[in-house]
Amino acid sequence: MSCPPAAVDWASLLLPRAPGSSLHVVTPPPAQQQAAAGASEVESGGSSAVTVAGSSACATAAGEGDNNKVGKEGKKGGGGRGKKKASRPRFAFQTRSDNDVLDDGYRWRKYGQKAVKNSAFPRSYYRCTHHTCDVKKQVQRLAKDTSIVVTTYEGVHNHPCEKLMEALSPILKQLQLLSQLQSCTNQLL
DNA sequence: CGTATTTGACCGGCGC
DNA sequence: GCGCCGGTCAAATACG
Repeated sequence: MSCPPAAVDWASLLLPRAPGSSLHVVTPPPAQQQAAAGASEVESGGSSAVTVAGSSACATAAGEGDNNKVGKEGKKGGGGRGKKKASRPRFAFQTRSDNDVLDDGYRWRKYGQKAVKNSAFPRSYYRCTHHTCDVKKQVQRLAKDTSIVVTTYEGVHNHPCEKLMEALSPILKQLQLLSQLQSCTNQLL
């Protein structure tokens, strides 16, 4: 697509605060968030289930208002074709962005789009284009707040991310320099 | 020309 | 047992 990818500022996601970042981890209002719970409640895939819903109300965001959706969650991800039913770690988070697809450093190929019942907006299904990696993610926009995009990752990448490494290399260099400097300082002291 | 996206159809599980 | 719903496939299409 022609739309410029919105680079995810991972540092801003990891750090407490990120000045000047165009993307923020959504901070939901203190009110109940059942509408958003569809992707917030993530079944433990046997490994880990993380919900990132902002700095404060991550716990309340897990409220599930529609049991139907949870039921579907329970079934294996095989779906249409008999694929691997092994449940994998899943992890969902919400971001506020104009762009549905976040450039997280990996390359994704869209393989489906479906309209879900809870949301007036369609849910998009993506898959990592690496042959050795079948990580999937689904992106859905909240009907309640169209500026919020819920991204659900399924599985973990088993290959390095060039973009991420490229972005991280200067930081790593600085870290190396700092550590060397620190060791030198310690020796002097 | 090669690759990514779109879109309709199909499949399988769960609820009733 | 049937229908609903979500997830995936694959052919067609668009784009660089």
